[in-house]
Amino acid sequence: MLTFGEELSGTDLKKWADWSVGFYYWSPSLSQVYTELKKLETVGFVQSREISEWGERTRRVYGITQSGVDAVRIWSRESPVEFPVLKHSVMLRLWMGHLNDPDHLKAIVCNHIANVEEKMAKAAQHADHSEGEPGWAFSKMSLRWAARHFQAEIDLARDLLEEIDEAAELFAQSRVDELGLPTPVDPGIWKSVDDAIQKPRSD
Amino acid sequence: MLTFGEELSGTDLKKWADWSVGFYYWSPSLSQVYTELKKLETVGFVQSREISEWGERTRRVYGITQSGVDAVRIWSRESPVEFPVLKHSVMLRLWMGHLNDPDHLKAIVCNHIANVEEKMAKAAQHADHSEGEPGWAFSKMSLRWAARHFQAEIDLARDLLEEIDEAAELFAQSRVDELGLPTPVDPGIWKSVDDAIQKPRSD
DNA sequence: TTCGTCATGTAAGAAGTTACATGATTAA
DNA sequence: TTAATCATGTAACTTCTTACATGACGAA
Repeated sequence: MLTFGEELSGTDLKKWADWSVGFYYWSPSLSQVYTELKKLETVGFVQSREISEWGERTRRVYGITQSGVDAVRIWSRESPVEFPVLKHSVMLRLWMGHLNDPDHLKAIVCNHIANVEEKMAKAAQHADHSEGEPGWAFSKMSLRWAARHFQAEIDLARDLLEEIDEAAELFAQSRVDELGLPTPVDPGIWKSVDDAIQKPRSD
Repeated sequence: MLTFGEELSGTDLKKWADWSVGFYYWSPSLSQVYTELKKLETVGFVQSREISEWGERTRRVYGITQSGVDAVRIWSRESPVEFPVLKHSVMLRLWMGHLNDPDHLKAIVCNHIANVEEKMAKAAQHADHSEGEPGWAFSKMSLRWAARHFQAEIDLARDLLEEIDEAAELFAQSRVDELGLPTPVDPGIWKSVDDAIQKPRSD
């Protein structure tokens, strides 16, 4: 983010990450931002100074150095591009749909759609917001990608709503559910399970 | 996976994970599979026995217990459904596209498309493969979702191919690249950087 | 007998989080 | 003065991976 030329503080960087790279990659915790900045400074990729403007509390801002710019350039070109990592909790629930009832599954999907719509609106809004800033051209392109990606996600989720009943009916014909009827549930059980799992470790 | 009713060994579970949940969630390393199985057995959610069939080496297979079934059921219904986690390295590269040249960026995207096509074919193939097994109805639904998801990913990537040049042209009008020209690259630098970063830690 | 390899298992470490600590400024 | 809050920073812990260890069987 510093290669865009501005000097930024830890908090700035976290905020920027939240509404740019956070949509399609991930956004680090604030504590990690500070940790990494410190590391980057010890190897000379960034340089910091304290500024105290009138009426503001003092902040430490970081700027990238020439060797820092060289390093990201090299990283961008030479480091292997991994296949995208996806951990889709909604699909995980649907995959084990035979352990749940169809209405609950559909509720999960509906809720998911609402969440994604919200994210999509934000991404689109941020993309528009950077209108006319040639320096943000790639950033804007990525945000538009994110908005389209979220739209595709919504379309796929809508399809699922219809398929859930279908799958549930099919499943009902199988003999897998010999394993147990839908049991009434004590939500407290997982706490005790975690305890039980933890205990053997500390022995 | 054990709720499908079969007794499975560690290796079995890893293989199953690779071609089911691995497409839309993630697949654990083999070592973690064994670690978790051990934990699950100490709390009574699974039960194991050694089997040695003629001509095969002995393996330890795990079956789920009633309390195990209850526990996943509860987990499936009660545990909060997180927003999908995405770490899209390709988009990360494009976001910092100003540090690279457009042709290289397009090559990254083309390569990505090829990778996704391969994955999509596998997911579709596995979905077809479980044809006519009502017990796998939800698993199959998820695999079909994955195939469609990958197709959408491909469509979005193709759009990007055109937008890259556009963004690069726009960016060229900005003054951000005062920071440095495209520098020739020594791929070895990252090794030494990692060393430099590691050292302060061990002091 | 030796070698390769498969199934299982362990130990060390990478990458990141949450929860907490600190100092300094603003508001009551 | 006290309380709230912001910017910064640290420590402990979680989760997962890679790399290594072990024991058993089959093949040469």
